[in-house]
Amino acid sequence: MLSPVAGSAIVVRQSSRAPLTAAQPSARCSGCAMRHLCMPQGLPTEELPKLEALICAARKVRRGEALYRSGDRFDSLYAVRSGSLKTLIVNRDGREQITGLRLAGDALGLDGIATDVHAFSAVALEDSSICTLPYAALKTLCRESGTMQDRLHRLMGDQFNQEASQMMVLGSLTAEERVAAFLLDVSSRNWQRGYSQAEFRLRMSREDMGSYLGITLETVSRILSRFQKRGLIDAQGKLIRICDIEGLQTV
Amino acid sequence: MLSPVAGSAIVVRQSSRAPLTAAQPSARCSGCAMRHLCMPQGLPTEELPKLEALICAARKVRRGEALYRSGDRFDSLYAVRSGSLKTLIVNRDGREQITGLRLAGDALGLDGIATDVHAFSAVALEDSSICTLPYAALKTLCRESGTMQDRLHRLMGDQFNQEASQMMVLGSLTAEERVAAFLLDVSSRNWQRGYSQAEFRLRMSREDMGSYLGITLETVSRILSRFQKRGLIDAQGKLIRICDIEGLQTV
DNA sequence: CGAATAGTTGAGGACTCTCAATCGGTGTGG
DNA sequence: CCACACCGATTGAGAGTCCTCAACTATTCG
Repeated sequence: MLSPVAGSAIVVRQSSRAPLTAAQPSARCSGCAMRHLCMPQGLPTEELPKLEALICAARKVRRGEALYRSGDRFDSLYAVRSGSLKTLIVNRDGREQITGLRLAGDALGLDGIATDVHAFSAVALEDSSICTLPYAALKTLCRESGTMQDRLHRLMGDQFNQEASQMMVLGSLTAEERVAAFLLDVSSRNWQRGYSQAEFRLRMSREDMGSYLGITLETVSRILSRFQKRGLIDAQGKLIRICDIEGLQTV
Repeated sequence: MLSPVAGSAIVVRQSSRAPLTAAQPSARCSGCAMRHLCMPQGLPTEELPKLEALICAARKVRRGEALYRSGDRFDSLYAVRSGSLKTLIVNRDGREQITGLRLAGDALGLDGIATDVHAFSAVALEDSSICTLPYAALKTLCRESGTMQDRLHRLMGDQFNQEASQMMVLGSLTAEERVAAFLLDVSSRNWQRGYSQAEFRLRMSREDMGSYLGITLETVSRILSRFQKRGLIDAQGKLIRICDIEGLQTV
């Protein structure tokens, strides 16, 4: 159980364990996010300037604000430079369902590719900084460079697999297993970013977590308390410390 | 409720209502599947021969056989020419979860793009015929043609949105709503293919349906019976007739 | 500092699951 | 051609998980 189908980190992979310190000096994409797509490593050097020139513009989004909304016209992909966002769908009767949590380094906006209109909304969970990648320019670049093309494809594929993994969570795990899987996922993604895997500030509310996991906020809360009593975690509001990773992994 | 985030048909779209008759004479892709990607419409004519030459080779898969398995090396995308398949993931403890149903015209294999290894398995629900699209050739073609590039991207985006829609189903609908949503989805996809939206043969077992919908096979069966008593459907094993679409839509 | 929001905990009930028996088709062999 | 076995589907009864409603506490932000 608790089996993500594939590694859950979307963009950041084997590459880095180097800490992404809070202060990223440049407003460019150099230190940012979406390494696979955005970063020079492995790119023929002549393509570097193109990438730099065309692609990454920074943008700030404040806590609670939307980077884009469901129904907005799609014209750019995004990468989280710092901060975090949630993606969500609003269904007909107005209820919203969280579809994902995007941390620094994650890509955002793929939900608009199919129809040129965003299917999700993306809302900042804290003040965040976002790289913008104009999709048209990106496509052009991908036509010129097979490396870039590959990266974009992999990026899309990763998102696809990550969603599949979440389908698995929603389709076959109990509430406890879902919460455990979620904590482990965040922990692992934190670790891949060079932060602590044991302790992190989870800026989603209990309600958001519940919505993401297909359970109610009360159940989330109860389960966190239960985990705490069992010594698996130490949660104080949004600050979560994982005390027993293996314990969490075995439900 | 019952709100797919985007149209659920992946490849086949506004284009066709023309019946895709059972006998497709050519072994090529002309009548097949994956129109957006595969078919000539809108493509500069000089690219047509390339596409025909490079891309579509047909292949048969018999009921119960796997087109590919989780863990297999990824090198091609596929399009269902005729028949139907289910995609599934096997998690650590050996349980499998159905992740999708692919009908004629649907694309298949995207689950391998991220890692060069298939995350899903694809198993035929009936004897089926499959177009193979070597991924390397496809990439080359997409670098030469913006139209092809766009189509491939949209194809991937569609799959992404379809999964998101399923996450929504799994995350926020009751068992009855899930079954109704599933029937309506299949009905609509059938209709888009030029077949009846009211009557179709659903080749998944109750167990498969349950797995796909995150409920047990018994619950699926009970709910189908309930729907039948209410006059919403008329189900005889795998043959399903929808009597009251609007009724199904309102739960 | 205080109002509003977020989180915790409890009790009762609803929904879905589990276990089990039965029914029904399909294919095989006598 | 029929009997039987086998697999899938149906239906029932009881149990368990999770939800709903509600009260209360803690935290956050103006």
